[in-house]
Amino acid sequence: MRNTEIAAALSELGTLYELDGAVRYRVNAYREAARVIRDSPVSVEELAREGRATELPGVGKTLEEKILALVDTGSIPAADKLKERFPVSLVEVTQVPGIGARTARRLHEELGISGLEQLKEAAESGRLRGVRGMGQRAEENVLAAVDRLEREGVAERQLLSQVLPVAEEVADRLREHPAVADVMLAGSARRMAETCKDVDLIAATTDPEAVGAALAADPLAATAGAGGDAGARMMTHNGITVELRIAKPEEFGNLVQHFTGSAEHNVKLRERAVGRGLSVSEHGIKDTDSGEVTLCAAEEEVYERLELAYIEPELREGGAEIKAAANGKLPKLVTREDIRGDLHCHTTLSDGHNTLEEMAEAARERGYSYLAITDHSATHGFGNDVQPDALLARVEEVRALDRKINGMKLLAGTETNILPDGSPDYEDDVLGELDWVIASVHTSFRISEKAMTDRVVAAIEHPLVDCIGHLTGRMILRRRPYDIDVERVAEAAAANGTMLEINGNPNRRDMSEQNARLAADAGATIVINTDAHRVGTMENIRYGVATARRAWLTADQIANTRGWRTFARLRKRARA
DNA sequence: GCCGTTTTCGGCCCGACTGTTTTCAGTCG
Repeated sequence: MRNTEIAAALSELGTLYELDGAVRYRVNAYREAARVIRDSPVSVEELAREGRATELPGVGKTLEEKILALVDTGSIPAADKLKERFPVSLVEVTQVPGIGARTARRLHEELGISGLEQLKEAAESGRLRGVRGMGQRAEENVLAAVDRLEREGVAERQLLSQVLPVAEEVADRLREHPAVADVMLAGSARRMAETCKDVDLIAATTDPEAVGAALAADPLAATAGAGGDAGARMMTHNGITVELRIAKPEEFGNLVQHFTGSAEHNVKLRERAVGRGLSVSEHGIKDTDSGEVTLCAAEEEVYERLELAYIEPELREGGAEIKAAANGKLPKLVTREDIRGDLHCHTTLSDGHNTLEEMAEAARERGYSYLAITDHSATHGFGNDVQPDALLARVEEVRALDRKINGMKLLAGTETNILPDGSPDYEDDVLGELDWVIASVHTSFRISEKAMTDRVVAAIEHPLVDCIGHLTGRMILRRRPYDIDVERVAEAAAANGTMLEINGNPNRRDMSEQNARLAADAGATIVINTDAHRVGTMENIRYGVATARRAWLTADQIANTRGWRTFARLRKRARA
């Protein structure tokens, strides 16, 4: 059973307990455990069977038993029992914004509502108003929310790459405003999460009205709400909500810290603060005894006041980062400036939009020391396969250009398909002519986990395969990863000296941060690539680096932070 | 239900907003 399924079942059980009136700490425990399980890179089913699920933070003996029951029998007895009293569809009702478990339960008891359809009927017929705490506004809210849920499902998220450029453009413009002292991006976009719900910006100013007006007048704004002293809001023409919070310059750091989150990070931060007699909020850090409030103009001061090392935004997910910051054990994260070369890109020879020369020149302009040209291979299909003779001709072209181009090494490579039996789709004598070989799965996704793992491990063991591309084939928000045992793959990669790629395409970010962490822990060598199909998308290196940073990786753990000579020696073909 | 540089029991983050209400519970981020 997948981690996401286990997480969903525990989260549902948490809500059922909440409907039943359980203390909120118990409910929170289920939700927190669900989150940890969802993000776990290793199979929680296997962990539970080995009696090791309690190694996950937030999972104790009780939850381990429930997980075991779930994976063995397909359901949890406690949940089955609760479902006799509360219909599962009542859980959906709690997804309506503004309706929590307590309200849902009252609606169930007083109006017999057990699902969205009945909730809608009750709102339409005016029966909703008979319930204490529900009036006309609640009725309107419910009708709009149910309508939206039926149309779009649960809250929509967008890819970071759709949101981040908008956020940066608006922030840059606001920063130019004379009344603005500073603007910072906050929220999940600042943490470089895979997806975002909206854009959070914090502006330091003494003139909220003017800044709110500037946001409303931004060229990207399609609609804008009325701004106030605390903030303003607008929506762009492509449906991205921008939330602007206004801070006085002396409290700018407090607001930036607070709204960067994550919520879980802030909870853990405050729990730690309480133990030291401090109370943290967006309005400052209060000494509980004296009542004295410390304001922080800069975010760094918040962490300093709590006797913590500064925590990079990418790490603020409520995991082990606070403990690490307290013990001086935070890693020095890899940066974009550390990256010395890109080992995965395409040209017009296959499905790229720019020529070999254009891609090489773009890499040189970026200051890279090396670039690998890795067009698709003989069986890629879609009309952009590269037959062996074409590839060998391309090798000569790359070598010729490499001799001409100054200050950079061009590698003749390929992104070869891993066929269902695990072999690359060029013969060894062709692969042997190349400087660099990435092997990726592009076909036959729907095979068993064992078959897929065997297939990729076979490629890892091939002496002429240097690196595995986009390990799980996922497309964020569009296609889930294929079934593969990443632990076994990582061990094989470490044992064979085959590198594993973090693909920086923002649709992929594959390996994921969880898998990248697991691979690094297993001792595998990691490279960060863009898979660029045009000059412009070489900039996607930022998303690859972001994933590496969210995986807690240092420059040492990334092969393409090395200069060419060192990197060349790390290649498997150089070691053979 | 989890967890421990105070703890194996007794704690477990903070404030704003909303809608409905004369003082606040529920919800949200």
